[in-house]
Amino acid sequence: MPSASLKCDHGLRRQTLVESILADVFQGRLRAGTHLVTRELSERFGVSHTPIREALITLAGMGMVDLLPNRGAVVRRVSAREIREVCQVRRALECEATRAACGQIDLAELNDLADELRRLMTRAPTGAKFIARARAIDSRLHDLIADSSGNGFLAKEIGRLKTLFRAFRDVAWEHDQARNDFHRLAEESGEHLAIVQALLDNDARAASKAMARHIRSGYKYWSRAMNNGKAQ
Amino acid sequence: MPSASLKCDHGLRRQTLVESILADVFQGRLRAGTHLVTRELSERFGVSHTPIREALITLAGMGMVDLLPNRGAVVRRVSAREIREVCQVRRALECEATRAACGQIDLAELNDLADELRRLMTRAPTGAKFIARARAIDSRLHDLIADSSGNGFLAKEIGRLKTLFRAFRDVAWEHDQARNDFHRLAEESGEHLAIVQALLDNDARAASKAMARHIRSGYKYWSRAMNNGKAQ
DNA sequence: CGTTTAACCATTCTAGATAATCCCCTTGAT
DNA sequence: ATCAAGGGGATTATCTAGAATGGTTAAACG
Repeated sequence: MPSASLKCDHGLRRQTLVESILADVFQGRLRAGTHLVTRELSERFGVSHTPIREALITLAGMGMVDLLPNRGAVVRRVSAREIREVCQVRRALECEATRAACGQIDLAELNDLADELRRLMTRAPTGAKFIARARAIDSRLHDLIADSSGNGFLAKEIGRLKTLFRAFRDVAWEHDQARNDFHRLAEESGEHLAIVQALLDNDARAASKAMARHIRSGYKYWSRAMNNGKAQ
Repeated sequence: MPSASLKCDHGLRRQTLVESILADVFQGRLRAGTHLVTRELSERFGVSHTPIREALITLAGMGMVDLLPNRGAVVRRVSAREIREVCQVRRALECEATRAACGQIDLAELNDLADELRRLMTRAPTGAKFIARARAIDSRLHDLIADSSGNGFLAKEIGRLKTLFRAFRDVAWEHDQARNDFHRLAEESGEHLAIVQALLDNDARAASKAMARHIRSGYKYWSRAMNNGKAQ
């Protein structure tokens, strides 16, 4: 009877471990280049090294860490180039999803999103609530499009890239919170509306182009902010 | 001192294990739906269960097996629908790579490929040598395009999808070797030549379209053969 | 000062303990 | 008599723990 003390005996499964480590990366406790030492992590999370190792293998599969043979795992140090590359792939897939979703997507949902967007755009872009709402709409729209593409695999890949991009961006930015830029969020809303409008018009070509513009402009904003601010 | 007997002590690393298990799937020793029991595999490969488990986690990350919590891994039973979905994603990415490669790709290489293709197409499409050459050219062209896209991440993703598609197709076909169809191989050469030609003309739009046609027609051929033959 | 070697540290593997799932058989009720 | 529900045994995934391998560093010796 080793442990009546540890309630979390098997409460922590691999999935949870992966998410915990990911959260550490997102929140800046683990920065790019950090060497992930299994014993440290196992102590931190109260499990032995094997499940930790398994989580690291999963993360390596996701492309979040590099797994060097006999040298362990390090949080990937991503270059601006790589982020651009991920963005390009993401754009290709999101555009494909948009094209495919056109004509199949739920119009009621779309109209609802359009209303939300218009309401959001009439308000002054300030406050935490504005950020939350803008983020929620962004997430809802992208998810709706991916799910309406009729291609589950495509949707899964897009989700994967979203996580990857977010992680890479946060790592590169060293978790600067200044990215809550109201101007950019307002700009995004306009781009979102263009996508929704094109989808409502059942115009696959226009929708795909609007999506491409949206992702490109998001990348460009990020890229510029990165160079102006703490250049790496 | 437990084992002077085992020479292969640490000769088998995870990468090798993954490849060995993948080879078993490719060659039909492990069919779709097969439950992968860690102890069996550990005996087969002469290592303990932990490295096997790690290999299975890697394979799950690749999408080759499903990892059910507390139930272990099964070789994914893929539906025709899923193969179509993978194909669609692959098409989107290969087209993106083609567009990006246009103008950057090495023209000498391209000309060489065009020559090879023309030579291949003058011959009668028969014999093992023909198959080998057609396959080699296919591989060379796709790799050249991916590598010339200037996007390493994209190239990696394309490679991943290629493996995935091949595995899925082989599993679905139950490893029927009859897919060495000379008519299809000849047809493919024509499609390849169209891609090469468009790239030589520096016409990104045409090249991308030719690539889309190529992948679509490959899928359609596969799909038809699947329905005619051993329908599932 | 360069080379070699020894010791330390982290990864990776082996092995055994633990817990969860599944299957079959029994048991009780309708 | 039949079927549903529950329990026990076997099987297997998952975790813990510790041994061995390999890489790295630093000190000692030439």
